[in-house]
Amino acid sequence: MKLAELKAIQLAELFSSLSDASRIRIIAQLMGGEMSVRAIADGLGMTESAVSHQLRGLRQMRLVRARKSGRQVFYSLDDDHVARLFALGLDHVQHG
Amino acid sequence: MKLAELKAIQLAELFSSLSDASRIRIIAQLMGGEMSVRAIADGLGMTESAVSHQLRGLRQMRLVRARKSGRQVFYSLDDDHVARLFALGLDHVQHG
DNA sequence: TGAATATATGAACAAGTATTCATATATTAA
DNA sequence: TTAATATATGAATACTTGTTCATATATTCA
Repeated sequence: MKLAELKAIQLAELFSSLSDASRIRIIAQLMGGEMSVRAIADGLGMTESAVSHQLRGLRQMRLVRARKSGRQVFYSLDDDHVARLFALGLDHVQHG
Repeated sequence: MKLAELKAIQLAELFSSLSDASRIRIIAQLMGGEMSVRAIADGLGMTESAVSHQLRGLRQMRLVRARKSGRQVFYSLDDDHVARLFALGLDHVQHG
């Protein structure tokens, strides 16, 4: 298969978004529905700042979506590609 | 979803294997069937050394498989998880 | 055996990245 | 307006990573 360099870079960036354990855990949490930044941070024992920085990257790659309500921002998975990538990846690591 | 830290790390490592444009291009080439290290390197304009280093990581994550024949080593995708992850990722970047 | 070829690997350097800390913005309540 | 709360962001630092270069291992051929 011949792959345009641009596509290769975009794909790499997408997978790069999933290449960190903190982000994976954030995504795993969001599988259960939307959560505020603080709730995510509390659930994972991370600072809000660290979570916010990570969410920014996930947002830019359209893996999560933000919904503002009052002074809170609720994050959720953007579409089912994310959950499917996650499930497929889990499948791969479970049984080699 | 609650995810064991070990699984999170394993998942992150898996996606990390796919988080580089060179590795993505290597995998894209292997979609067409097995290839020697030199053939991959020539096809991508990379040095054999760089390709070999990358293949090592892909091998460790069981994304590619090596078959030795004479003094050449032919690489191929390890199982269809790889192609499916690839296709799903491509799908995501194509139409947001 | 020795020369040539194919791949692998260790070390080193450059470039990228995750976290922390301090600060900024935005919203609500008093 | 002021204080408090929720999130975002810039800078700095520590850590990781991809490539190159030199060298090593393995295989074939003469």
